[in-house]
Amino acid sequence: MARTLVHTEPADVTLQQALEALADPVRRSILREVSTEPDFTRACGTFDLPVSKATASHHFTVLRAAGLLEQLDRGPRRYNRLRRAEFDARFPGLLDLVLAEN
Amino acid sequence: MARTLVHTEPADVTLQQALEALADPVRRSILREVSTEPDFTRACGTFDLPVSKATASHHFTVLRAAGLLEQLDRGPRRYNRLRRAEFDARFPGLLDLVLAEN
DNA sequence: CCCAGTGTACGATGAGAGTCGAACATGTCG
DNA sequence: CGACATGTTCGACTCTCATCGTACACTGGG
Repeated sequence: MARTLVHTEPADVTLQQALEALADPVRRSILREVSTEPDFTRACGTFDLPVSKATASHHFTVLRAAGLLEQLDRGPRRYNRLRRAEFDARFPGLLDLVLAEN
Repeated sequence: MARTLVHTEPADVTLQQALEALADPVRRSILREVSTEPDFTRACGTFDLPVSKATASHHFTVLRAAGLLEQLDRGPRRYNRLRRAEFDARFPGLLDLVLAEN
């Protein structure tokens, strides 16, 4: 795995970036799924996604770059946390719309 | 022009549709520009856009289909109205983020 | 009636994004 | 050490979307 995990602060994310990241249904499903459990309890591989491992990895990278996910390596697994408060402070209401999507 | 102007109610718009429509910078600039003046006072051709006439027409169609614009033909011109209240009722806060974009 | 102005429709093009399989790096455990 | 699991990287492919030029439809005014 990449030893250097680069994170983007939600404060530094543009609306363009945010909307592009959220415009993909797979990425929104990741966000909804990670929101249902405590921080850093879901590894990337535990998500039920209709795409290959390589594609899933790509989506996690995009979400991290958009300030939506914080990731933490523990052993061979990479755990995720939804940056709910910070992202909501940057784009009020936007994340709520995604999480409320049925 | 197409004599039959088909509009989509914001209530019938999916989050996917909304995000896709808003993920384009040209379309967001149209929304911001139309928001600065009274309803049905801006014709499609009066917007300052960095694209051709054909492309601009396409963007207006997308915005109308996403429940963001209502259009009205008067003479040879097509006037626009931002469906602010209705769209905000469907996706609270989303349009505000776009209009607040500097 | 003709002409200018507004906007759409159509076909083609190019760039970008999502997707995948395979190979690779890293960590854990027996 | 060796086998296995997790996740990334790479190259390639596909397909959608934004874009444009051109042609067309419609309106209003001389």
